[in-house]
Amino acid sequence: MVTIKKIAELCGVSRGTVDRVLNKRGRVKPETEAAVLAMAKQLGYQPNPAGKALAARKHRPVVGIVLTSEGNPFFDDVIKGIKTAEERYAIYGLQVELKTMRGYHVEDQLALLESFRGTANAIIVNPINDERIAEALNDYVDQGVYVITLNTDIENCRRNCYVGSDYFNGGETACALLELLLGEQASVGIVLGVRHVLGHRLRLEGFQQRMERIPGFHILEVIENNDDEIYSYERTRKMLQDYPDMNALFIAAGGVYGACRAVLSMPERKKLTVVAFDSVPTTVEMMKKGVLHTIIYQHPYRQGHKAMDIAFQYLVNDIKPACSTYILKNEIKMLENL
Amino acid sequence: MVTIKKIAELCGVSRGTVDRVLNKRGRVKPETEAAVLAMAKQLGYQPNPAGKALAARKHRPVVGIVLTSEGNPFFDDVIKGIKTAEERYAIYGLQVELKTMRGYHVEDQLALLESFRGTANAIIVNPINDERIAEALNDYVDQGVYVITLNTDIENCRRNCYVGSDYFNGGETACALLELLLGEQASVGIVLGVRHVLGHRLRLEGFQQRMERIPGFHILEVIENNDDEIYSYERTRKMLQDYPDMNALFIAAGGVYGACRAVLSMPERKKLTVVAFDSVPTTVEMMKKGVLHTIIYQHPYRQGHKAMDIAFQYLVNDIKPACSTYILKNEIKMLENL
DNA sequence: TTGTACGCGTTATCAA
DNA sequence: TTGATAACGCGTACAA
Repeated sequence: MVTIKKIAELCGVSRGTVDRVLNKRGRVKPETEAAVLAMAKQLGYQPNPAGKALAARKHRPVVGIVLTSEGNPFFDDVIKGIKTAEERYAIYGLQVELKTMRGYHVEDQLALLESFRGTANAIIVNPINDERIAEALNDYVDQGVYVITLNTDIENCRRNCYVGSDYFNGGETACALLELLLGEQASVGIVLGVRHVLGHRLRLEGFQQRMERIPGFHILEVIENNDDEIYSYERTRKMLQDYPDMNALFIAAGGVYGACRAVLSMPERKKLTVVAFDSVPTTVEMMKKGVLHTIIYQHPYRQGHKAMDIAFQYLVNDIKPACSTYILKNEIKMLENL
Repeated sequence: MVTIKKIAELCGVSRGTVDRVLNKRGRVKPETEAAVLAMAKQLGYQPNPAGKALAARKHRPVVGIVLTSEGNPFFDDVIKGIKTAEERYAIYGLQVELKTMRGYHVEDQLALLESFRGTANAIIVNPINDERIAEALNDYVDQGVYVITLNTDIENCRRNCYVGSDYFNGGETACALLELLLGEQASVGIVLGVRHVLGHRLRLEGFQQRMERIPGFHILEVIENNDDEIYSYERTRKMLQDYPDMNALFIAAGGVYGACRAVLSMPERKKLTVVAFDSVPTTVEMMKKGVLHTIIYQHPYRQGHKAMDIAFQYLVNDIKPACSTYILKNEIKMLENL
């Protein structure tokens, strides 16, 4: 086991000097610095997290979290993952401050992000894909705050790490699943949430690209529900009325409950095959009623837990993640394996 | 933050005394013991893992691992999960000794298990479901060695923890999946591995129970392939010849490649719907050839990682897991979301 | 029965 | 530019 002490002995200097070299604190003669660095490299020195954690206990680093989770039950499990990790890491002095918001208003999210100025050592956020948010996050990065985007990523931003799912692949998977269930012929209606959410757009693109391989598939209409259950209900209902031959419904975002209720309200449309995302309670209810049999699952719990784990490793152990993106797989679930 | 030192000060005793109380080392006056315990409880004392880890570095605890992984590519990812965790925890002094074996011979596994006598502080094993194995593991438990069963559990054993999948549910899921793909009519052929592997038996039972809800489903035959690809090929072929009207094949264990090759060898049986477990390379190859479109996935990487994490938490931080079983979900995968 | 003192590896402070 | 020393929380050998 190679420690600072050992390096110090072998180099004939004190531990303090080695520490100054390894942590680039300056005030070291270039020659000794070179010697220490060489020795550290040769021995493959790795700082001991336990020692670091112990010494760092005075710091009590703060993780500031901003989630657009209010009224969105998808995030319930994300938050459970965060809470579990918070408990596990609390003993290392890690502090967590979770702030939630409703909807996707840039101003609101900016305000919450700014409220962490000066206090947070790391930020975890599911960002709205907006320039001003990107700027704010870049600011944090420039000030040495570690920024993790969670569940959805943001364009033109130098965030340190993304934890979430692959939305494009989610769309591909949904299309392939419909092909599996319906064979080579399908007339598809698509329900989107809000178009400016990056992930939802990507799902649509993934779906469309995968569809190119199936000549018998075509899209009848794409509607938006603004992530609102009532709109979702009304507009889906109208779409179903407009296209009596529709035999597949792809719900690419929230509003699953409203859309499914629309299907339920038209009992004659029994043979419609529905694919949606996430196993929130209302969706499970619709599965039990037989409106849809399969959903695509994004591992919400693990998303929350992993983001916290990365923050912990960075803040407490000074270990950067191996990759800058942690993509959790899209899984297919039925009632049986929820 | 509540530490031993703080408790000592508040109780007016020394840190050594508090330590003796909390770690039940005896040699403490009952009254002071009570006082210390009360204070610890009141303040909600939790030992600091960093301190523990640091102090425990002299111990260098050993995790002994026995896997029936040779010739079984399913375990490749399990071992990856183990290795990744090994690297992460090496710095805490955790040592890992992995021993692998081929096949399911009780004697072989017993020998490997016994080879850890006296050296291992924890054992991770995918046990053969046999009395003598159970006894050996019970012995270890009695001697204070922490025993974790991995991937498959064992009956009549006091192992501390199980990490793996729910095999019964795997069978249910497979059946439900066939129902989804085929509708309400199916004539099913079933391929088993070896009957005395607990998990494989459970999968069959789960499949059968789920099938009771589908009157149009019936099982034509159940064959065993001894986890051997060649047997799997020959016997599956024979079964296909014997039952020309078979339209579903449920491969409940290993030998997926052989069974799929049997299907491939009879091009006239194109409409056969196949469901199998695990995404090993040969199975993926068969998926690409279109022999089967869906598999059920058991999170092999996470199984290995989680088992190591539990061993780490116990040996280094003295934290017992919250549950005695960690069940990873059965997931449904297609080529698109592998 | 109890207290003291040291070591684990790292960081921070102070003195030289 | 460097070295010595104390602190973090825990475990333990040893002294009282």
